[in-house]
Amino acid sequence: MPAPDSTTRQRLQQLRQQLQQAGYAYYVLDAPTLPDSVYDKLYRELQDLEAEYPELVTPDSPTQRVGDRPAEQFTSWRHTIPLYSLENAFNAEELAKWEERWQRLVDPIPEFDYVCELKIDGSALALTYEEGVFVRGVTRGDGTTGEEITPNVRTIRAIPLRLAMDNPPAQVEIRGEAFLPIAEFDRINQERAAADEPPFANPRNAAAGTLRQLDPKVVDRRRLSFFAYTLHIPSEPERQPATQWAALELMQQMGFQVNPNRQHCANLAEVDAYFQAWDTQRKALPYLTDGVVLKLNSVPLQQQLGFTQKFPRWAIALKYPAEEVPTQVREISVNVGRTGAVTPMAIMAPVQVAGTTVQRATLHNSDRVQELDVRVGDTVIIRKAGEIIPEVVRVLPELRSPNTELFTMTTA
DNA sequence: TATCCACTGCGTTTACTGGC
DNA sequence: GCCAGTAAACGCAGTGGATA
Repeated sequence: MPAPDSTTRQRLQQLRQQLQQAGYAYYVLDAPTLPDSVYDKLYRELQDLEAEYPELVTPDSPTQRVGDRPAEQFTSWRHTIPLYSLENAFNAEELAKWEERWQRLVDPIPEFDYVCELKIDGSALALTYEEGVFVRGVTRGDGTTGEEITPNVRTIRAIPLRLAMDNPPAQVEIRGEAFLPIAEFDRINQERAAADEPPFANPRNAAAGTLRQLDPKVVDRRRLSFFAYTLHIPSEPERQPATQWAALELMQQMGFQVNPNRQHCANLAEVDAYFQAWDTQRKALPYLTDGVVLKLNSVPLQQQLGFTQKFPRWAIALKYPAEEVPTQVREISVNVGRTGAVTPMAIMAPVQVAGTTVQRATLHNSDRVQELDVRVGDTVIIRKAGEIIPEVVRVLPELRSPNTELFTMTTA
């Protein structure tokens, strides 16, 4: 086989660039620049050239998104900067307390503003780029150590394999949320129904499960998407944007999809207005969102405030109220844990809440049982805290039968 | 007051086991 | 070898008790 000449090398580079730009326009901007037939023709030309000259295949080539072989298992990867979750607030009062808390830690209180972003319901990912090329994708895990799922992350078209910038930093870490768009979730479930497979319960869990697939081809077929929201440039801190707003804009320039529904807010009143407005509008979005993320815009101020053991002090999630559903308590059982801890549990008539079937909820302890005054046969209101954890909110005593008995815990 | 740890339920995937 | 069933692990968020 003849060695590739400079014309071939140039053509390869040109094809990659054209396909990368077309992919960015299609998957990130949602504004296609090439007809499908033209994209397919260019893609096949690239495939043919790479087959002829395999030594010229690069890891950022659009042909390299889907690996040939399934992984045998995932390996653990320690985050260089912990990937924290956020503290939650459920009302204006809790938000005001959070603001008071961070303001107590700085003296004098500097001028500040907030950036509000929609909280996407998916799975957090940390992406590493070296010299502008994607090299690693890791899940949140316990915040310190996650699972390295690079081959799966490569299949997500909204994640560029090469940063769209000249002179990229030696190392860049992008954090964001991988999620399953609602239309994709519906399409997958239609296919599963046709194949006589059980449907997925909700987009969030389907996305989390998809990312843990060993075979990237399966991940590729499920068309996950991604919104970037955090940028770290550890190798060149002087290039780190001074504000969260500028970081979002820089990530967009780098080729990432950044949620367009963000807003500057000067104070908590403006935050509340943004939160209320999106409570209605979010139902029309093509993806799930369960709240609003509020961040201090100034990165130096963020660095000054730092982190608690669990959360950043400079950001908080303001959550929308969970869906509340009535059901009936069939039984109250008592579980004994590994350590001997005794936990009462409400067993209820199965009911759909926030996309899953719920029939059990912890009652935590005897004080909580007494406080709720929950009895077998009662109609109760349940919800899923954080869209995940089933919780008995209150009893409806007006619907109680006259012959119910007070429940008392016995620990034999 | 802040933090750590154990424990909770559900959905999902993977690994394993047993039966045919 | 294939299939069905089950266990284990993970991710997620919240509570409560213990401890610093």
